[in-house]
Amino acid sequence: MRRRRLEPDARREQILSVAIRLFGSKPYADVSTTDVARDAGVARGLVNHYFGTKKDLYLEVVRVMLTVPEVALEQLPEGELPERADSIVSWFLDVVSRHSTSWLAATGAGGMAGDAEVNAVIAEAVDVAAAGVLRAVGMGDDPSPALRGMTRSYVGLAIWTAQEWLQRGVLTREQVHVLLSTALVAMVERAFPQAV
Amino acid sequence: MRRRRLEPDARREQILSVAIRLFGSKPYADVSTTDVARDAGVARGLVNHYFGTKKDLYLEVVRVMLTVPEVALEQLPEGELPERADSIVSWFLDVVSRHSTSWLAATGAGGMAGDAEVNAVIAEAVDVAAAGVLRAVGMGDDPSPALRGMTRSYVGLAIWTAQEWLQRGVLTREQVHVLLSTALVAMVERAFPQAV
DNA sequence: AACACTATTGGCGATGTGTCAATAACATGC
DNA sequence: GCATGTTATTGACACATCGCCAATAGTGTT
Repeated sequence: MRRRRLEPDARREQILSVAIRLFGSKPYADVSTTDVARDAGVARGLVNHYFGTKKDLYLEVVRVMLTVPEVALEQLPEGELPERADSIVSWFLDVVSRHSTSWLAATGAGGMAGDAEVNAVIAEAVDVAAAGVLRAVGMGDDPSPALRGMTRSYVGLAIWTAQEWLQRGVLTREQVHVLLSTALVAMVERAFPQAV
Repeated sequence: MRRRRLEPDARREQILSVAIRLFGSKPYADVSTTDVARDAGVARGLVNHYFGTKKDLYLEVVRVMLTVPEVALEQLPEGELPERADSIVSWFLDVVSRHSTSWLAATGAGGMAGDAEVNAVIAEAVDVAAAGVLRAVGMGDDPSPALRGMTRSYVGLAIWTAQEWLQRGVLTREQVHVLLSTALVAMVERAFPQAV
């Protein structure tokens, strides 16, 4: 029995990448720590040693999956509201289509929604996205809880629409773009003022 | 050891009601078949005998939770689009607030989304709701797949917004109503025409 | 080459699940 | 009331998965 010894960081990274692949392709319950260990060529105990419990490992996976390159969000869109809406929607669609499988797997709660900690991680990512949307439409300064809630709702719409596009395949990117930008403009003009 | 013998229908119903209560208050993984059996005053094997596997039981629970009284959907809203939107939104908010705990638990906050069969059950319920929305806005006759997809997205928005309202408590019913009806009007006028 | 450090292993105990033959309620007939 | 058949119900067995930890063995150092 030939074992190989790695630096903790390297081993941890390797196991994590295997876990990301598995949790991204199968729901939570269908992935056993034994599967992760076998695919990583490692004893099962080592998975627990590095990540604690199975749910802890899954939380790490979801965190990575939802970590989005915040690039290009720096350059705030210019112009009137419709142009800004177009920009932020394009950015969102680019990001979500590039990381489609993992990102949708995570937001769809790839296996265990309802768990408090998992929900918290997802909610955090949604909150970040919502903050980006708010900044893009020029309402990012000290938003009220209600306004943030409305924006989270819009992010929910975006997620669902992306699923109809990328997973069900019943919508084209063009249709998705029109839907999301018109909805955003309407919500900003009519609903958001109720929450300031 | 005194056992009591019930008619299969009655016993099944009793176990199911216990399961609904438990799955409605705790996530899937935190409810064991032992819990269900104990609360029902029954041997664990009997749960499997009536419902098969644990996931089968959960599917039954979700089905019941998502079964919504289709009442008052018969009386299609009259008037122009804004009035119709107001009506359908009011109806939706009434239903969802009346069955808030169980309904929100099922739609994604409380169960095990990600599993194929569970997703299918939820998708079916969303599809029914989407069909109702389409009829309410007068586009219910033979809708295209794209149009149905867009409407499912809108239902997703409604679900997320209801969560912000009922679970997070950051929105008032009035705010939710305005948000959902303006979004619906905008989508029907601008996005839906792209899908006919 | 001997040593120390620690990454890594393998097995133990606990928990949860599905299955199935054995059991005992309850209804029916005498 | 008593025997009998039907079947709802039980209890236990086999199996899988998980968390934990003492024992083991790579790997760099002296």
